[in-house]
Amino acid sequence: MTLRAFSKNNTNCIKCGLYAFCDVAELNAPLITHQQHLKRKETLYSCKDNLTHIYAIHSGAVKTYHIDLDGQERIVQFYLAGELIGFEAIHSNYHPFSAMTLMQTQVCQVSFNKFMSLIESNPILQKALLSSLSQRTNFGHYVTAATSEQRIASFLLELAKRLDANQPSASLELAMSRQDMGNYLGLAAETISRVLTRFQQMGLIVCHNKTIQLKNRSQLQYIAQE
Amino acid sequence: MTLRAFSKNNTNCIKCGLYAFCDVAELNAPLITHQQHLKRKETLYSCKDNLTHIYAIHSGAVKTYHIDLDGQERIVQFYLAGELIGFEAIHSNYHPFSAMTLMQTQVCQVSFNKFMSLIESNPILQKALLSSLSQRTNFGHYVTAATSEQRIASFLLELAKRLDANQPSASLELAMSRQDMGNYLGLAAETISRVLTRFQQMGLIVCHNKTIQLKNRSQLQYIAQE
DNA sequence: CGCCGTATTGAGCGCTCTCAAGCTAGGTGG
DNA sequence: CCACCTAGCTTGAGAGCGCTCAATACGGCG
Repeated sequence: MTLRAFSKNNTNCIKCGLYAFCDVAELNAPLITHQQHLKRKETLYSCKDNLTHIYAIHSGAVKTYHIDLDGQERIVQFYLAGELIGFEAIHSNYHPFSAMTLMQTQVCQVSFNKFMSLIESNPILQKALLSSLSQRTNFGHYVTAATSEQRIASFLLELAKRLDANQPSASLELAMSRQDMGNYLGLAAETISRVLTRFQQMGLIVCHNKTIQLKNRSQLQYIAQE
Repeated sequence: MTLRAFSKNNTNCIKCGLYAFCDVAELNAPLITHQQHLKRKETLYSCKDNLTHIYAIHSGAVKTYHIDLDGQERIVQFYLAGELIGFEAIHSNYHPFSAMTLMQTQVCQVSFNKFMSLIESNPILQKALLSSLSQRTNFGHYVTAATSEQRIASFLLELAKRLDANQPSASLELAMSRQDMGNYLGLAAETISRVLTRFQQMGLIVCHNKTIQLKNRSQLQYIAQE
């Protein structure tokens, strides 16, 4: 989301999945017409809404979810700063899930038609988009791992990658509650709590509320079994 | 995979994810240079192989999987007749998983570069590809459902959709073993067996080996909670 | 400072796993 | 054509991991 209106060297924009697109678009007209400042638990779009826009998370985080017949929420995916959201709707032309912010979030909004017409004639952007979509299909393939420890270790390592917190000393900010994390991983919130405590006792992480430092990645990797 | 070399009215080709592409390509040169006839348990590509081709399943079925540090297999996705496989590799340029046939399978093979150059100038194909990818991101979002019955009911209903077996009387052919199905759903093979037996006793399905008839979809839908 | 949503911790139960023993179906060879 | 063989499926019994329910602690925000 370069969006020169913000700043050419805005580091958040440079990391963004839309950066290349904004960069190109700028030559003609600004790609992004709207930037929304959303509070926690605000809705980006609802299940069955028509696909009109796609979004880039400038800062903050979003979850997509589905409410089942019993009224229970089922989280489908998390979207973090720099990631694009909305493409799940291309097949059916409407959003199959609802999207809600997990925290205060800045979102860049792009008309889907405008986005597609920008892509049409630009193979580099086509490749960038496919790359982004193909990466996403590989997220979360660990949610059916046998044990809660495997799932949670894998989840933390994936988050670190996506948040670009790969330096040994880096710490991650969990955007989601224990409840949401458990929902995504098919575990109870209490189980998340217990496993994080155990990981801390084992010296693998230091965990303070939503801030987590990975202290022993190779051991986490081993637990994750990947 | 039209591939006129086969038959313009080949029904399998018409249902194929590549049909539109073959249709266009025919104007210049054949898109598909190779059609492989694979036996059961043959490898299409291996984890870390470079991305050189994408494939369309003409008939049969394929699983993608990953071998963990313990040597345990983890199934990531199933690909059925008419579906395209290989795009998971675009992001990293190599295949993040291995792909193996589940039964005798005919596969059409397309050079990735050729495929991309065909798409570059054709917005309709771009949209078709995005649609196909976006659909796939919505598969399997039920694998973390609370109970084994929910997961299995959802799986059967999804399969019916993908196999185009939506007529009330239609029966599906499961391509995969109970073991593979359990692996994908995060359940033991024995659990799959037990739940299918239970569904049959409840009159929801008739199950004979790998042939399953859905007798009461609305009740299955209710169990699936979707 | 007090409130409320969220996180932690504990106790007991139940679903699904594991292990083990038959069973079935399909393929092979005499 | 039938007997055998083997991989995959079914069924049973017992154990364990993670769930539920409940009480307590924490932390952010007014």
